[in-house]
Amino acid sequence: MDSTWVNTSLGLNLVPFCRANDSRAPATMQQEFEGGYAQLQGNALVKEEAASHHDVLAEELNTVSVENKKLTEMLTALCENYNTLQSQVGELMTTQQQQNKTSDIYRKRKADSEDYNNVIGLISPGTNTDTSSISDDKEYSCKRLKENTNLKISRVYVHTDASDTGLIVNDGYQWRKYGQKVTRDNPSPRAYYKCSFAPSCPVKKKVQKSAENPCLLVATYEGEHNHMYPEKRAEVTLIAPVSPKQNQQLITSPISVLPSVAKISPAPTFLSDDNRISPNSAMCPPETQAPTFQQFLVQQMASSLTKDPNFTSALAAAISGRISGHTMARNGEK
DNA sequence: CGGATTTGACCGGCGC
DNA sequence: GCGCCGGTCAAATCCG
Repeated sequence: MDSTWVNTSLGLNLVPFCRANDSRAPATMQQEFEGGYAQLQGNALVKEEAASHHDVLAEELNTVSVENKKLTEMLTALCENYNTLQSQVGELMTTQQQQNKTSDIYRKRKADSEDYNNVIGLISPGTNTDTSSISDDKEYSCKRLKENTNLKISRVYVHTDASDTGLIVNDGYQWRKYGQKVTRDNPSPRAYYKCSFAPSCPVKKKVQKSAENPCLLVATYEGEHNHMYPEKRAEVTLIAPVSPKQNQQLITSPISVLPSVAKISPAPTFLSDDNRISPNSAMCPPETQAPTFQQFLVQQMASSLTKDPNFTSALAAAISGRISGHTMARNGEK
């Protein structure tokens, strides 16, 4: 999305009785309407009321115009933020590809071959996001994946407390832990989870602390959920520390894992292959990334809404209706 | 008491 | 063929 082609204007039809393709000035049209109205009634009292209505309408139109302008500015700023994030993602992806070509010896083994798919960003179960799917990754060498090219593997990095021994990643789904192992190249144990929301859901998840950075949890997801996203959702807490005994049934959810939300590539926690926090992430302390993510989501919603002609027309109609209703109410008071 | 978690045993793939 | 290692199973345990 580019702010240069996204029309952030709400396009409100702020002038009642004025057709969109009418080139006449709104003031002129209002005068015409006012004059005709007065002529129709043919008395001075009505003229006075019309002038009063004109003042009220003009005042409210000014207010709405100011609000419209503010919204436009906010949307423009949000689009600029998005573009910045998008460029950073692109740089990270390029870096990832270069680093994958110079993989170390650990990647010779089958399990470590997953590192070829060292995906940056958020998990996107059920979606074919460019950053989380390995279906088209030609370098991927895992035999099991060759047998099942539909198996999607995603990886997400989550900030956690270094002293926190809990291997829990809140992603909104319900998981049942079925195993834990200590792997060779990492002193921290690896936890194995299966999706327990639906009995037939094949999705599995592995959670392990990063060997280089104990403050990071690495969650690897395999497969696609064959069910809807659990409705019980909480606030965005992707980077929030989680206590070990926290009940996994009450997992909070980054909205990005919603199956219905596709193509959300910028994530609050971007990491490079060596688990160093990206410049974007490093500049933002963990506690400030959640609001950033929320801001991003607001932008997504605002963008989609403003591009929807039905929404803008409905909004314009609602505002016009409110103004006219307000005017009628004032008339009723008199 | 039922569901979730823990943890040791087991299985299969891979490298030597 | 053997050993290493990651992944899974299932009985035991925990917990609300």
